[in-house]
Amino acid sequence: MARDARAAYGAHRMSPQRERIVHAVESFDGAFTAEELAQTLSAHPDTPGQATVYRALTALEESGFVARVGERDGAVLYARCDTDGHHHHLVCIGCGHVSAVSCPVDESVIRAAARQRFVITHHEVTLYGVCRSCLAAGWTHEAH
Amino acid sequence: MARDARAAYGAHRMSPQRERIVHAVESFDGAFTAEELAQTLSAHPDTPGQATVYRALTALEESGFVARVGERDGAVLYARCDTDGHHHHLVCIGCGHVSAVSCPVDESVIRAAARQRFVITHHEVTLYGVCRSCLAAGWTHEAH
DNA sequence: CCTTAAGTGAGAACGGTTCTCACTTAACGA
DNA sequence: TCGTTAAGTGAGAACCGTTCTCACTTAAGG
Repeated sequence: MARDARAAYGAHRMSPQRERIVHAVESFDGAFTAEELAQTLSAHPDTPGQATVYRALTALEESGFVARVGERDGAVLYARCDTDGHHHHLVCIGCGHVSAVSCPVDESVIRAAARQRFVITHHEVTLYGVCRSCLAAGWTHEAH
Repeated sequence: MARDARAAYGAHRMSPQRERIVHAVESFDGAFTAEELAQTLSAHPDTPGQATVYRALTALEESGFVARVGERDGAVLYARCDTDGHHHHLVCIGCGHVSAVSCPVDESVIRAAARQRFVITHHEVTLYGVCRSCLAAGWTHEAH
């Protein structure tokens, strides 16, 4: 059982299924849904069950190996997340490629909230755009 | 049929059901789910059907009368939105009260994305915190 | 090793949301 | 003020992403 796959699960247990799931996650360039992940896994024999994929994703999210980066057609979008510290994600609406960006929520916003007597506890930020490859390929919003 | 309720639907049609739905929306101080909205409406006779509530919410969202401000237990959270221009929402995790805040996504973030060859098209930002009333009432995260 | 709490899988269940379809009606133009 | 028609309504079924159940298996620590 690979060491690196073991680390992806943090305090959670490892299993042959979970190792294959980690590798499948790493095979994606960008964002993916649980269904797409299961689809990738089904190319090989002994496909992990649907429930196992969902449970593994939950474990990987808790350990910080993946992060939720939005949703598509009602399904949660996940992506490999190898950036430490507080940050957010920039998702390509063309190909799903994900990259990290620093947090734009700064002191001025905290103060503006304080003016409304709100104490901010946390926030969700996701940026969407078109990546270099998709721009080069002539990606247009209209085509999708 | 009230003029103000008519305006809430923009180009969409008005109906007695939709008028009651607008009033129900206005009866909420903060965020609510479609189910909670339907629940409020069911206090009176001739309760609009479930499908009607969902369709009205879609219409109200399109016209800008309400906005999605997050989710709770897998259900979309809506809130009355009377702020013009680009802004985001600050949701109280205690009582659901919502207020508007200016957008924290500034030039530096756009440039950081550009450095990664991303052209940002849009973004989603939601801030969560505790409002004045909930703070005064001794609201604690642990209690929820 | 041994123990045990965690993981697995097939299938059912769940729940928010959307769809279907026959019927009604708001809105607009003549 | 009609007549036309596309939009809205409602009951219930369908949809579908996700979670749960339960019997079985197994990774991990002592």
